[in-house]
Amino acid sequence: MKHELDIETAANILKLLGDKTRLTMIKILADHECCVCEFVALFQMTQPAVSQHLRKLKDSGLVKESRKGQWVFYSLNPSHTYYDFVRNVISHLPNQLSKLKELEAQGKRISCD
Amino acid sequence: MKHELDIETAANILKLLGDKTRLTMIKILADHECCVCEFVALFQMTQPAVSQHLRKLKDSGLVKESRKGQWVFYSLNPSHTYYDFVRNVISHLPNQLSKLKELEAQGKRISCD
DNA sequence: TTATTATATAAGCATATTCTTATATAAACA
DNA sequence: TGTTTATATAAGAATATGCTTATATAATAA
Repeated sequence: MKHELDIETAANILKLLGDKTRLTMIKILADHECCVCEFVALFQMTQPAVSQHLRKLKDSGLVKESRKGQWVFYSLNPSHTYYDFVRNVISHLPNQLSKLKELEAQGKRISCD
Repeated sequence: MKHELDIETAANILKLLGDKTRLTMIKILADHECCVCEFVALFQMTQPAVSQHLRKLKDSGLVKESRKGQWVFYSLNPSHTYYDFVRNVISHLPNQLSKLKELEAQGKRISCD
């Protein structure tokens, strides 16, 4: 079943994606859960700056969080009305796996298995 | 041949699309040339406000203009590197034909044939 | 030429955005 | 318990955005 998108809401979603940091976050989260400290390492940004971007994404419902011990993991929310739309948009972007690999190489990838 | 998109440029494009007025403009321009005064009628916005949105779109190269007599017509620029990307994004949005029909009904549609 | 119509540009203002630093909260660990 | 680690929130500052009004430019018509 296809949801009918509305242009104003779509504009707001695109505005959220229209920031390099958030767009990269979403691209990564589409395939991999990540916690805040991983993004801090990835983007070379202060922790509050990262948290604030994630909060915007969370407030929109595009992203959800789940606490695992001391960490809070974020992931794309597949039940969002615009989930398919967002996946489609980011599907055309280069994947960011190399960034995650850097993290792993530096031993900064967090895993809870 | 497929162009390789880069995430920073894509974010800038999405930021441009992340405004209700500009997103609607692009959606309309994807199928129909329009001149400034048509958008002024459509959006019930002042002419300078409309011109400034169009200038942003033109500065990005996403949209091109062509003067026809007293009018300046805008259209989507098919040779832009992100043309396919943009078309894909807007393909999921509801079409805005009803707005053009309103214009026609009011005798405000401009045509140069 | 002068007036009208369409459009662009400039300047200013209100608000939004995105950082920064400082501090609060929450879980884990000694 | 107190300390460390991870995260969130608050407040402030710098900049960006999107309008407004006034004015400039360009084409057309009288």
